[in-house]
Amino acid sequence: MIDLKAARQDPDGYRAALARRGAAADFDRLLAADASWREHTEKAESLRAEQKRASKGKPGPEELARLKELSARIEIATADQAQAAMLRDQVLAVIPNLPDPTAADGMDEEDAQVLHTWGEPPVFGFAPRDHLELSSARGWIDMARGARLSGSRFAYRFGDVAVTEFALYQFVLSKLRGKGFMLVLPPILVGEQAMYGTGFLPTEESNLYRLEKDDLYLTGTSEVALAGIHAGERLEEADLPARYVGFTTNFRREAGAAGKDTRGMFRVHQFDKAEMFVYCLPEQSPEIHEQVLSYEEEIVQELGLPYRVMNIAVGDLGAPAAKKYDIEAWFPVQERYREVTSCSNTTDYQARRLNIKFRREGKLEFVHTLNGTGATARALLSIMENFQDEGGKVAVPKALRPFGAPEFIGKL
RNA sequence: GGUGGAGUCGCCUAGUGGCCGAGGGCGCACGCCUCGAAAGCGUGUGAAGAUGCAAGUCUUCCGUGGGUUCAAAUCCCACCUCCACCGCCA
Repeated sequence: MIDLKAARQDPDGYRAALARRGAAADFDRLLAADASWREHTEKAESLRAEQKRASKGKPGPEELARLKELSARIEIATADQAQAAMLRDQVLAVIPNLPDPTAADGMDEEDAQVLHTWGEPPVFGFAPRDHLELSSARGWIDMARGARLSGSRFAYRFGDVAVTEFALYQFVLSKLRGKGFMLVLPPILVGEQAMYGTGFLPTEESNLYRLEKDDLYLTGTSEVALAGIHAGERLEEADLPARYVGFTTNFRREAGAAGKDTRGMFRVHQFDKAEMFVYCLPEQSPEIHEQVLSYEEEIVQELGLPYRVMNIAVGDLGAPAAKKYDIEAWFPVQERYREVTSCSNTTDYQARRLNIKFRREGKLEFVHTLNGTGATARALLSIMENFQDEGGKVAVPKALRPFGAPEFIGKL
């Protein structure tokens, strides 16, 4: 959430910043709800103070009558205050983070700004096949069986594809551990508080799988559980930055993506991911954001994938993000760059909701948090499609060999 | 899943209706003592919010949420977590 106290001090600055991402009207509703809450708070508190002053001993009969009447008024005032607080919190919950001034302008995907490109898309002397076609001869990726089992957008991966995918994760986890990230295998079922705290609720509710019976959510990214590591905690300044890399299976309903990327396992309901998460001092987060991006680039470069780096437009950011970089790798059959990694600086937005602070010179401050993709299977799909030959054989990047990947995937 | 016990301010603990937002110890900070340190002695030491330029004033928080009462850490109910034992499963 945003800093309400700071927003009151500088309403015009906040409104202008939030207007960039189309949230000015919500912000005005917030200020109105906040004003009402403060009014009711003042009233209720002064009544309670009166009661407290009077409750120091056994009252006489006429005193008792007066106190009963006061108690009734407090009940009403408290209910009003609670109602006003609920209204304010409802609005506050949907206010997105303040965008970073250097985040790209614009409201949607097309407004993202290309920062730079790396590598050259391959030129084929034949019609390249996509990952599904490349794997079909041996049934390495099987969407039909996935659909029979679980419905659309579920994939089986077999044999060399599965082995190579595993090698990809091992490669990434190993590399990131070398950069000071602690490996974590976290829970993937989480309570509502964790979803709210990371900013997936209330705005992303339609994209979440929920277990009604147990009141738990399946996470769409390990970010949720990694942010939960220090929820409600007080960290020491010396503990920061704290870097974690998680590996989990992730679940997304992909509501609103009907008919989009329906072929193969490009966009599926269940996928695996290595994810970076960093807790740091407020002044460190812009620099660490660049650093996380550089690790992502290092990974994609070692895989040899042609890519470009995008500065995502403010209107296209998730609610918690102040700024986001996507790496888009080349997909020859689609003939375009597609997202393979994404890293966001969420500044203190999640820390406020999750109540994560650190102590500095005796004072408590909110930490900043960042998250970024290590790798998902999408990188593997790009590998398959970029490094295929006319016979449908895929040359696996050398970087993955030490982690058990075969030299080639495909018809042999 | 069942039975029993427990959850208080960084840690340990006192506290069974009003003088308790809460005492003690440890830890920590500062001071005295000391050549310096330890020990000892003294003082201080939770968080969130409203208001205010500030000093301050006020409110809330004793696992969580409800309830009883003029008044709740304290009484009642539900839930959560932890511990022990039993059952079941890997």
